[in-house]
Amino acid sequence: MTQETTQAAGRPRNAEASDALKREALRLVREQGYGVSIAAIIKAAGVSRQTLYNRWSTKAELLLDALFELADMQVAIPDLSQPGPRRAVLTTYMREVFHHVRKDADLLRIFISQAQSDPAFRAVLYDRFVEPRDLIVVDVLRDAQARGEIAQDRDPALISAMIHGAFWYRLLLDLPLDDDFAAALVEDAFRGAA
Amino acid sequence: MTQETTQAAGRPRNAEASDALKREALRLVREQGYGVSIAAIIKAAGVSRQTLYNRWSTKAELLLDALFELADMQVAIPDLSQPGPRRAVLTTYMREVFHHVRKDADLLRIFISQAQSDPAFRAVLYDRFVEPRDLIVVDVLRDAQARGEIAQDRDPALISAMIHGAFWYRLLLDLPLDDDFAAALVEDAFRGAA
DNA sequence: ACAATTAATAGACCGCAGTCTAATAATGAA
DNA sequence: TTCATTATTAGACTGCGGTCTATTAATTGT
Repeated sequence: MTQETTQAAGRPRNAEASDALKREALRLVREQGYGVSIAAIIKAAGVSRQTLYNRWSTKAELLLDALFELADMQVAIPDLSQPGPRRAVLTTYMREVFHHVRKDADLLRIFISQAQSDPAFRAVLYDRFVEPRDLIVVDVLRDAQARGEIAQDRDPALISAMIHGAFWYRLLLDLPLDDDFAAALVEDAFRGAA
Repeated sequence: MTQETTQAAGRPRNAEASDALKREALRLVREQGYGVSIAAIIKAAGVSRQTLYNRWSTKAELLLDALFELADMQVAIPDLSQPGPRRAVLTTYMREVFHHVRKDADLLRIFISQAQSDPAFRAVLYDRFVEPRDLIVVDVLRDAQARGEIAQDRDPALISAMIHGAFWYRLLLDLPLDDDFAAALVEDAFRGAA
């Protein structure tokens, strides 16, 4: 048991090839847009076509991995053990999400686009991007309910869908996702007496 | 002045070719999905490739025209001169929108998808689909505000973005768009005292 | 009749993502 | 050492949307 993971038979994968592919793919897409060709990516990474397709089944899956690994996509999960109004917590969270998204908004739009004609990719995107963020917002909203900040009879999952939906709607229509919009969204979601 | 519109010089366009293209394109896409090839569409329509591209610049634009002309995409605009709560009016409207969308949900998802890599198509989709529906909802919400059904300090455009956003969010995630969801959406949008 | 103009046709062509093939390279096991 | 196994490589190949070319057809104006 000297190797980190159980060593399979045969020639091992070249980890540097994986790193180079992710790095060069993300760099080229940021520089030239998603239209950059696979040929250009493998040339920049110095590997063959098959080496890419041994690791990822589509360009979109390569870029999704690249973005999650090389861009700091992960936003800090709100700490609900701390005191203070949950409305402020959610505003801060959504502002951070928008902030991170703004840097690679084009790529995120392309991911949602690709998911529409590739069910496998839709599932991956859902598991890695959509559901985690949805669960975080639902948790904050439930806590807000417990604290009496929003009415008991409302459905946190529905509110989360409206917040994330408005986020996607503006993203896909190429409209700005700024701090004011995040605040307005949360304000409206928390509006009214508990 | 015997012709309906001013007759340009040269050979006139064959209107039947346009009709056949829209009809066969929509039929084939409904039967086989958007992946159906241009070659199959022009063969079914009995025209040449160039005849299609003389009329539409992409497959998506052909299908958008086809859907708007051949599927009854237009939902009745709510009559705000009638009495009665605007909440019910909006619920009915959103249910009708969902009902129409359900028949060609795959195609609508593809339109949003294509709009992400084709700015010209995004503009067309926005003008013909997004903005008209947005304006209708904003009008109903403004009327609801005037009638005291929702608070004066809320922003109808934001509420519409949350409603349509949640609609798109569920559409793009391939989750059901049913009557219950329409009602829940409108109920939450109208919640709280005016 | 004839010229000018625009449409329609068949089919070649381009660049693309993704697949496939055949040869070679690197590893563990026997 | 040899074998089995998996990775890598170069490059051919497929099917696609969309473009381009050359030829022919239909219309208006003179």
